[in-house]
Order: sequence, then structure tokens, then C-alpha cells
Amino acid sequence: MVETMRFSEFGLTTLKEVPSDAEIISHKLMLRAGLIRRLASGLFTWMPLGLRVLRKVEAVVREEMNRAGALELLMPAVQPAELWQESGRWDQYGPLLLRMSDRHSRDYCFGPTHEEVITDIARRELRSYKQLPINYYQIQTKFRDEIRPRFGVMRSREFIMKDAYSFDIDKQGMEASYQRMHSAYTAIFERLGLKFRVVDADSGEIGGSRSQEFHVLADSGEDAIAYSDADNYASNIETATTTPVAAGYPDAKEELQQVATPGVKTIEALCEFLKTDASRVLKTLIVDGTDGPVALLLRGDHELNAVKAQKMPGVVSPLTMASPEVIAKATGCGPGFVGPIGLGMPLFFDHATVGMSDFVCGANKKDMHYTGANFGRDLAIPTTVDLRNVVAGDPTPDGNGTLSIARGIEVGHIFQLGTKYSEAMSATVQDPEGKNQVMSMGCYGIGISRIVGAAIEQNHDEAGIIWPAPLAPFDVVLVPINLHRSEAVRTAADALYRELRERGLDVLLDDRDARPGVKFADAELIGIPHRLVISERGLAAGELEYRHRRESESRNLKREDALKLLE
RNA sequence: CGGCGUGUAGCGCAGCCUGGUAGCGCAUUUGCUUUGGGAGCAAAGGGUCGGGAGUUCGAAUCUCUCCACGCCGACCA
Repeated sequence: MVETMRFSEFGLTTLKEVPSDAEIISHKLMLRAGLIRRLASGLFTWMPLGLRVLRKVEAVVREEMNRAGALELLMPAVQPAELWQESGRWDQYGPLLLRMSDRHSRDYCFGPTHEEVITDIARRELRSYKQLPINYYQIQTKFRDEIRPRFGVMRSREFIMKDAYSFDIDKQGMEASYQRMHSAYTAIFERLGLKFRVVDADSGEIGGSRSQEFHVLADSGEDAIAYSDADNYASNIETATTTPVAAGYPDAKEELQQVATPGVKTIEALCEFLKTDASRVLKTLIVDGTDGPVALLLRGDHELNAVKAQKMPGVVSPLTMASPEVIAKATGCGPGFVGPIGLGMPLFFDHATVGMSDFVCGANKKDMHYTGANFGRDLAIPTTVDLRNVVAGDPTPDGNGTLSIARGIEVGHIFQLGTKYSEAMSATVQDPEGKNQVMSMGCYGIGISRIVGAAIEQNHDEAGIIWPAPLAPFDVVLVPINLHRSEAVRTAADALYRELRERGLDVLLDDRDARPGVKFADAELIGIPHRLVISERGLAAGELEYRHRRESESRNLKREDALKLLE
């Protein structure tokens, strides 16, 4: 049966008004253009038009993965708890993991990722180093019970992901496999026509050593990335570092003084109250530690970086701010008035506190702060560590460039896992000497459904979506004017429709008995790259009116020239 | 998980304060007119007013409770 590409039979309903819960542009446009419909929080149906786009993304990903030598398979979405207990993640993963049990009260989860399953496959299938390297991948529905699903398919709970897992005999092999995926990912995002950037990243829950993220650049992105074109440095803000600008400490000019600051608990309020700047305030954050609370000290205008902080010795991970009760017990005052002077707990000072003098900090007494505090006099000069988020203008780690900050949507993430899972689950092969070796793994994800949203964030205008050609649900839309009244238009439209399809193009024929304005508006909303208008007027002149979705003016072309343009 | 907010026709909303048996726009259906940028006129269909309980002669409206959804926060001294 021939696939229907006639608008009247396509079951597409577009919306003039947007459901009020849509926040970002891609979510709004996906609903208006009829790509998706929401079922429940974080759950979406892909409607026929949206599914076509999703399939196009999959096709590109699949082609490039195959080209890179990866093997496609399909694992179950539902996974037994035993495997997760074996890797230790059943207890570690937390509420993001959707757990369930069957009629025999056996525990399962809906897979948020598949390291355990693939490692189980690998330890059963792979016996010899001769079978390596090998890279398995799948395109699968995943479920993560997100704290707060939002932005449509960008942060949904159920989503489609391409995940790949490489197995090598040793670290060198793993690094080569990783590099191959790095290249494949670069090829994928280039082919999809998206502006993206590769950045260093934290490996988080998954674990392992090296990891990099692929970000589609968009202001609505949930991640901040720090980069410098001067020396090619790029990192997620979670892991971005800078060079400590190690100045000495200026001599103290002020005396240490206690001042009453009743009810002044925030840096902002403190600056207002004391008429000073946040950069002249030392802020003290108390977090839970393995042996009681720990203090983290930052310049007042800097933000704590949780990923860095939870790596400090004695700090619990994930990072948890100490409760007011704990703070009161440890400091004798409530939150808002804590300072490092005379504070009896481990102190970690951020690099950027070096060089602070005559600063303001809490006095460890309710409603009191110190002014004129100085290192070397009021408290010892500390060794400093990296605790904060970098900010625009900071030098790059090697000091050759300056950091800029951009926002991105994480669409790909590649990891060098090493032996974390293979060791826990005894995934070994025999090496040439006949000894069992634990395999080295890599894992590589691409958010298929998220890419659709990300592409729209990057490609739209007031009228609607502007698909990059490789993602477009249709290549061409035919808009016949007065189709239902003009025999000539109908004949020409049908002929053109057949001819273009024979040439292998995805053609949408807008055969609705609607006014031209309605058809134009819908064609623009759903973002088809090429538009051909067929009218009696044009036919008389042997011409078709052509307009590319990115162009603002249409032009009349001879039929043959128009066809050539679409090749 | 905490704070705030919202649930009334497929979608967007009004009505709720001050209780009296539900309305507007878009969409849908029919007819006529119109036909190159989201047409006009006329008519029609479509609602357990999120669920339950209560107050009342009477509840979309007041009270309680549950549910769903959204926004903000969970980075702060």
C-alpha cells in the first residue's frame, strides 16, 4: 500500500492557540504543528507528522553507527532487579529509577539505561579477545522518573535514546573505541544540520573516567557550558575549571570589627546593609560531611559548584546543605551569620578567596557579622581548592584564553567507563596468554527524541518550524490554489505529486478545500523546506511558484527548473 | 520533597468574590456566499463545571478531602 502523503488523509490537526502549559518555543510549536500530544506528565504520543521526524533522526543515527562498525540489537525495556543489585545501582540510583514488581513479587525496573543488561549479554557472548573490539547499540524507549518533567520532549520521563556500549580487551582499545564514537557523533550532528559543541563533562551516575557531552547550542538550554575558541577549551560548567590567579594578600587596612546586622541573612541583603560589594564578602556554606558538618568558603559573588564540592574529602555525596539545626549546633548561630573565624570544623576555601582582604564574613553570633577581616591576622592563610562555577571572563585552565559561557541542550554523551560494570559483573574474556581479562567498556548515548526539540529551538521563526533538510517530515509541500474548482490545477498538481514521488522525494500534497492563506500558514508552521504553489495563473505561463522556508520572497520558475532545484 | 497556583466543550478563556440550574472566542458539522496569506452570514452539535463528601430549599460558586496538572525552589548563609 502506498503511504498517504495527501494532507486531507494525513490526520493532521494544527492549532492556532497553544495549550497553556507549554513554556519553551519548541514545545509550543510541536503542539501547534501536531507533532506530539501529551498523555500525562512527561509522557507524549508522537503523532504521524512528529513520528516522521523522529524516524529521520533515527535513520541518520543508525546509518552513522553502522558505518562506525557498531552492531544494532534490541534489549528489553524492563529489567530484573538482580542485575542492578549485582552492579550495586539498585540502591544507588534513587527515585529516578522506576521500580515495579510482577505477580510473583519479583522486582524489576523500567530501564533508564542499559549498562547492566549489555554487560550481562557481553559476559555470556564474549569468550575471547579475538571477538573484540565490539560495539553494540540499540534505539530504545527509556524511562527516568524525573523530579520535574518539563519543556515537552526535552525533559520528558519516557523518551527515546540511542545507547551504545563498546567492549575492549584493554584501556588502549577502549580509548580507540571512544574516539571512533566521538567521530561518529560529530558526523551525526553535522549531518543533522545542528550547531553544536563538544564539551568535557562529569560522568555522574554512570561512572567512569573520561566523558564528553555534545550540546546543541540554544538559549533555552538547561546546561551552561564554558568555552574558549582561543585554546579550544570547552566544558560543562559542572566541570569547567580556571587558573587560580594567585596574587598575595594585601596588607590589612581595617581593624576586625563586629557589627550588628539584625535579620540580614543573605549576601544581597548584607551588601545593601553594609553598602559593600558581594566580591568583598566571604560566604560560608555548611554542608553535611562524613564526620559532622564541613564549611565551604567562597567569594560572595561566586556560586558553589556541587560537583566539585562533593569530591572534597569528608564531604558527603550527593552534596547536601546542612540543616538549620545542624548549623545551630555546630556554630552557635543560625544560617546567615556563619563565618570561618573560630569555626570548629573542616574548612575548604575556594581559590578565588586568595587575595581577599578587609572582607565581611559572619561572626558566628546571631545578627552579627565581622568587617575588616583579613587572612594572616584574623585567620590562618589557607590552602585553597576549586569549589566554584567559572564565570565569563575567567581565564581558561591553561591560561591562553578567556572563558565565555553559552547555553546548550545535551543531546549526546560519551563515556569511558573502564571496568566499573565489567568488574562488578565479571565480564571477562581470555587474552592471548589464556588468562581472563576484565573487559574495558565505553558507553555512548544520544537523545533521539530530545534532538527533535533541540532542532526546533535552533530553527524557527514567528511563523513556525524551519526544519533542517535531513529532519524534515516532508521535503516538498505542494499548494494548489483553487484545487477544487480548477481542473487544470488539479491535473497539474496530481502530475507533479506523482513525478516528485517517483524521484524519491517525500511530498505533501495539500489537497484540502481550504483557502490559500490557511494552507500557507500550515505549511510554514510545520516547516517543510520547499514549497511549490500551483495556480491557473502560473500554469498559463508554464510556471510554478517556488519558495524555500528560509527565504522571505517566492520566485516563479519554469516547471523544469523547479524540478531541478529539488533534486 | 517544599512554596505558590490552576482544573468549566477538542483548544484558549469568562462566570466563582456576592449560591438560583453554564457562557465567549477558536475548532467541528450543515447551508449559502467567498477564493493568493489563518474569509463572511445563518444555523447546529458538543459540558458528570477534576473526583468524593458536606452546608443549603438550591452549589461551577461556600466548606472539607482526595486527585491531576503547572510554575518556582531544592545554590546557600
